[in-house]
Amino acid sequence: MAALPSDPLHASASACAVPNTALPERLIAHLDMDAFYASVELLRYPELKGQAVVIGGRRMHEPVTLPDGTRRYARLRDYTGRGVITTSTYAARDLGVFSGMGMMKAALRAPDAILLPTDFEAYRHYSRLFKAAVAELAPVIEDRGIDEIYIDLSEVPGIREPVGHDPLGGVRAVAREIKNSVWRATGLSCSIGITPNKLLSKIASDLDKPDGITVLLEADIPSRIWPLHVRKVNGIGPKAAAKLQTLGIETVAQLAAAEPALLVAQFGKSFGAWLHEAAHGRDKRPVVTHSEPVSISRETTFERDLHAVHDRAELSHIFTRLCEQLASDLTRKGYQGRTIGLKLRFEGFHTVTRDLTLDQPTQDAQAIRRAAGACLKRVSLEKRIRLLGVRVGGLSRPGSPEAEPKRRRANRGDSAKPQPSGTSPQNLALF
DNA sequence: TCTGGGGTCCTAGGACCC
DNA sequence: TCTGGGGTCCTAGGACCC
Repeated sequence: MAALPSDPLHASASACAVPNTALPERLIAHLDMDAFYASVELLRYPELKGQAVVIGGRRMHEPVTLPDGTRRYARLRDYTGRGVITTSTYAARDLGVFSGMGMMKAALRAPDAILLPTDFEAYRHYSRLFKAAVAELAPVIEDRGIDEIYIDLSEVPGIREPVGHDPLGGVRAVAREIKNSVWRATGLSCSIGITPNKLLSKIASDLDKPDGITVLLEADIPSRIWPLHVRKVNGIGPKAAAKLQTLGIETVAQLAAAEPALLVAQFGKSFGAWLHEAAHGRDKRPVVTHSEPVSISRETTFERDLHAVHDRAELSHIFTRLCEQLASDLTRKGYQGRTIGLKLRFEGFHTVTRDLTLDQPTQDAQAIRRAAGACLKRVSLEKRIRLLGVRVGGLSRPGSPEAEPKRRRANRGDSAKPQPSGTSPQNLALF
């Protein structure tokens, strides 16, 4: 059915005959699983329900089942290393322990919290289950990672039907149906925001967490969105928020009231204009149901910082293994790539990247290793290394037109950037 | 107690081509 | 010999997200 114009003069007159005139053209949902990794673990270990549980760590923190059937769990205080928390239960959050926090720091705040290793295999399984359950009710889904999706509900049957005097009754009914379906498929709860666009829905799904439903229309923006801190807007990160604060802007309302010219002057034409639009809740982005990867990568942070000379053998071994894992990822997923990238993070967290575009795409571990090795020669290696990563971009599928060899550019490889003097001979001997 | 691993997108300068 | 503009590719870094 065609969307009717939202003409206020005719809205009330047609309300009885055509129930949907009060609703916007688009109804977009954002569905966010509640404390996803932790909740999946609670399905396995139900006796932990209500406790402070943190997901991080490695295999070694796997619970041990004793002969009498009871389980012994690792505690946060047992952890040593450089890992961060990926998820924590709401009880753990009450103790001040959040995702992204270093586990050693978290252990100071909540030493008795239970520590479980991450099990991506299991999370991917439940991810597929909940997405499939939603797809049966509403097939227009955009994947936003393992635990969240956008859903275009605009054409879902019944969504525009009022219930009693509630014009949003149909919207809420569909939201409840989706939540029930996810629950039946997984035993897990989620939170849903439904609004006219992705930007607002992302904010809305967070307003009543966990296990909530939040429906917002344009008229609700001043009362529900404007009081929030600018960090609640997806796309405003720590840097932008800090800069906004220096301008006296902390809430979305203050951002909405700011002169667009000021924002453009401070943040550039594109981002400045976007900030203004976002603060007014405007977002035309469609729900994208299919996308191709741009790059595939593997990286690892060492347990201790490694030195290019002293730890050469170990670095070389890790480097090769990363390339092999990456090649295997590419093969399994059916991609090859022309641009090979190297990433190094040094002690002090300074990060450097180098890349090299080949004449033809590859998915071969040795070719990747060679190209990444050439990149390595362009980096000064005086400081100890914390992280090593390898990336393949410029992806294509073997046999496709974009996969044709290109010989357009002279290979400027090593001459592109002269390396700091004194490091070159050293690098040649390394890795 | 320093900050994982997997990504995307944007900016900006220089090369290169027309 | 000097000037110049547009378009695309390559590279490096950074912000941001899950």
